[in-house]
Amino acid sequence: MSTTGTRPPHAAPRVAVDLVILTVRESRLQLLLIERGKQPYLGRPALPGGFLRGHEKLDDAARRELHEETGLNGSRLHLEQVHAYSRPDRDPRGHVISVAYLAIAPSLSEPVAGSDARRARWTPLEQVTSAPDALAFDHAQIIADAVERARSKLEYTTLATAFCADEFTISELRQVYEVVWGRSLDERNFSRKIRRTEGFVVPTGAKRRPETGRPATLYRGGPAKTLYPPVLRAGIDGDLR
Amino acid sequence: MSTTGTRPPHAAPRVAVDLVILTVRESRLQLLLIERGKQPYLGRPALPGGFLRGHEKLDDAARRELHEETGLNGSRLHLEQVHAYSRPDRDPRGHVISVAYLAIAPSLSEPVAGSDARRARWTPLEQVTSAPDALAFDHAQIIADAVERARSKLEYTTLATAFCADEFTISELRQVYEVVWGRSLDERNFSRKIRRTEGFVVPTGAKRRPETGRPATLYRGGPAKTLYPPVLRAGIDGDLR
DNA sequence: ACAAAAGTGTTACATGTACACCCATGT
DNA sequence: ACATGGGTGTACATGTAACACTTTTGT
Repeated sequence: MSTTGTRPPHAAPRVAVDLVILTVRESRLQLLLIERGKQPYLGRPALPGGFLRGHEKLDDAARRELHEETGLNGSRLHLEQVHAYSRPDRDPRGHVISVAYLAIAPSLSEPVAGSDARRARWTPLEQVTSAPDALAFDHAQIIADAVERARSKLEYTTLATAFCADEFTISELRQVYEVVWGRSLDERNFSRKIRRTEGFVVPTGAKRRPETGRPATLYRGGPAKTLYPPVLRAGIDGDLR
Repeated sequence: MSTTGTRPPHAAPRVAVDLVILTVRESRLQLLLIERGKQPYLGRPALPGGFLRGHEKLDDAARRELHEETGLNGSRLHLEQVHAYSRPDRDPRGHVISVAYLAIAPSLSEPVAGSDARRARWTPLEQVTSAPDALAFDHAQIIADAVERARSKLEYTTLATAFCADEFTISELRQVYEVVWGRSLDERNFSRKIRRTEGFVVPTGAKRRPETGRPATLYRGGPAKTLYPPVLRAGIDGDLR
């Protein structure tokens, strides 16, 4: 294969988007990886993504790739731009600038279906951090940056509700924080704090009955987008676990 | 002029960088604007910036444009990527994706000199917010996003020291917060808080004598990059002023 | 002595942390 | 009655807000 080094030295860069799609499954933070079906990095795990088409906006390209490569419906998921990566040697085919997006999927999202999605699968984040060199391109770095963005936004925004189904309990919301941050939180203080933060969650009136124990109030995400006071992860509350 | 609409519909987008260079001058938050020397938007105020060259990294292009268009030495300024703008109609010449950078210059920075910089001048932010349509392209939006990034980062990072000269007093640092946030802070509480946050500032041992009054201890920026606890702007302390 | 700016002490209040205890349900 | 998970009360530590007061300088 001689696809490298054949472009003129000052060719205009091509522009792509890559997606870091996070969810909480089986009490672990997981992300959607595909197996590359062509060179370079054939067969290696990589982020879903692709080149910008025509006069498309980056946001539109991200939603299109989300649907094409994973079968997930982008219009219902949280999706935000994170960073543009531009090292000239990051893609052996030539200069490719990749704009990374962070997407958050609720836990119930199915393992994925869709046209180009046969090779897509949920992967625990830990697997990526313990063997970052297994990934194609600079995708390990992109993942690290996007995950840090998500961790940070849990502090001062209502992003955590995007990890939950339409209706959820405070306990489920707390588990999102615990899994994303990798530390335990006191359920009782957490519960009070969330419910006292105006607009974070609104009760639906219904209850969910656990297998055993008192039924929990069900909530939906409220109108608030930012949190004051923030939920800070730097506290001394729970231990790492 | 018929520079618009002449490109084939699916031409690859071009990539540019734009710079939002902030400083505190005359007790106001100001940014560096240039006057456009060619179409489109000839003669209109705009952000310094330009197209990516060859196999250049975005960060390198931002530093290069910073120097070429403003004469400022990019290697000594805080410079960070903020967001990529990609609306296909944002530039009448065709599809141009612009990656915005936020730069912070210390107050002492001279009005600017340099090759291509004759038209560059410091402009109070207020002038932009009160007449956003005067600016070329979507630059008013880019400025709004970058300024919000700066305001937000003062809360939980040590970015404020980037607005100060090498040595500064706590009062000068407080004025940075006040000017950027547009609200007053209690000097006495602020001073204690800054000095108690380990690594934010370190005393140089020298003092600065004001025209009248007690000399102030001089500090340099310390090793810390993030602040815990943060300096939150949402408090009820000072009034707007 | 006085003005001006830097810096300390003190008090009231808000929020965070830890944990004992009570509530609602299934078995 | 008991186990299990949801939820409340409360004491203490930490941080914020407001402001009286002291310190150090120049005139």
